[in-house]
Amino acid sequence: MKTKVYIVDDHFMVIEGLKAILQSNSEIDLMGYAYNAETCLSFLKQQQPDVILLDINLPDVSGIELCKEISIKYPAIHILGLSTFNQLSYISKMLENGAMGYLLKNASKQEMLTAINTVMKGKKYLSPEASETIKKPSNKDTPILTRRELEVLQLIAEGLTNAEMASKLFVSATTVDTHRKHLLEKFNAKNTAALVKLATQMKFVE
Amino acid sequence: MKTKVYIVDDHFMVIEGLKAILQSNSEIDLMGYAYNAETCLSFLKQQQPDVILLDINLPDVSGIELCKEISIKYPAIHILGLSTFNQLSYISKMLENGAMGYLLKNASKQEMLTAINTVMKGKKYLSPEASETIKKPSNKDTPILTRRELEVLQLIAEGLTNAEMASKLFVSATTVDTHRKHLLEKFNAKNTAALVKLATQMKFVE
DNA sequence: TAAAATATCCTCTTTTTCAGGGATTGGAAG
DNA sequence: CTTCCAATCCCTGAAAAAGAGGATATTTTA
Repeated sequence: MKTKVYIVDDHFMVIEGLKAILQSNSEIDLMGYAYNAETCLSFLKQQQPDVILLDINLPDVSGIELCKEISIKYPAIHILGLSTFNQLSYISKMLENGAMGYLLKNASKQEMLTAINTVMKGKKYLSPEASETIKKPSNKDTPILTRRELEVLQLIAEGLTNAEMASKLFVSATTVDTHRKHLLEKFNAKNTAALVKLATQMKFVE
Repeated sequence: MKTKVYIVDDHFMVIEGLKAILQSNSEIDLMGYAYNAETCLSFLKQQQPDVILLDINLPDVSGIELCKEISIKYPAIHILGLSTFNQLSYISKMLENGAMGYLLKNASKQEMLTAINTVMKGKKYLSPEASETIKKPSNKDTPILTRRELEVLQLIAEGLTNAEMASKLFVSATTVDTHRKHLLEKFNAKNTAALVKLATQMKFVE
């Protein structure tokens, strides 16, 4: 029984590369491909592959959302995330949203086949080169903020000073300062710059 | 006479895609490919292609630097930059450094061949989808930083003070302060907090 | 070669943040 | 009912950054 594979990626070159790689393997039946989420979803209404190779960046919907949708509607499909090295931060999001593993776009042919086989067995496949890097953000504990702290944090990131925040939030500047201190403590940040970096990475600000 | 083409890209899948596309065309002689700048440069010592398809992101040297080096050492070679949509800001740098054009990685087969033929005639080829975007002022919001500015920016985001950066970079604190001012100007940021938010979002810091 | 960009260094003033404290109120959880 | 937490407010002094002027030397580029 061949493994039915479907590709979702908006880069023509990547699609062609994957086609060339996968079609040369007798174990794999490449069902088709999509350049965007919409095409993918209408295809899935007709047929379901065993494995979907899913890029993170898509023109219409983010790959993360599509991942979620697919894994809810079609739990039998195994999703393998595709990413480049500098998109590593998004991969953990995909794993939370039902992906069974991920591959880097510089993966070798052998790695690709291993990944497909692994997820077909119901196991997770994590690209070895990146799986360490990805563990780091997961263990860095995201602090629990109060409503007010989050507000202040976002205004800090906007570039407001304590006085400006104070008038905006109708409190005194010292209050804002206190929230600020608590934020520095909770994030274990040395100063505002480090705080904002962490907060932005942890998606507290957008 | 066939057009001799060489590929430089660190993504296996993209290489395979390009191979599949280019090898199916009788006008093109695919000489080989490299995953990094070093391999590329040693290949060029032996033979020179007519056209190089050159990715912006390489593991060892940035594609922009490699572009410069190639166009100085081998002025006869026509360089076509390869990029994804979110790397548009770097494309103009490549054009300044000797590239004859650029292609997006979601380009069609036809577009690729057109691009190769165009640069072979000595004309510039700019991907139509992106050439507008690159001209628009909306793109100017990602500032171009100098080496030193980027260094300082990243250290700021780490939470270092001017004095700390000064000793780390072996310059005086006032120098660091000047770089800092330039960063605030270039990002049009009101203060460090706003700067770090923008820089983190724009992936200047990891 | 002249102009622009880059990197370096300087002073001075004002504003903002950081790091210690401490205190009151209201509400939720035990 | 008491204890904990969130949100509010205040003080002081030191440290850091912002803002506004400069200057100089070296590359790079047009």
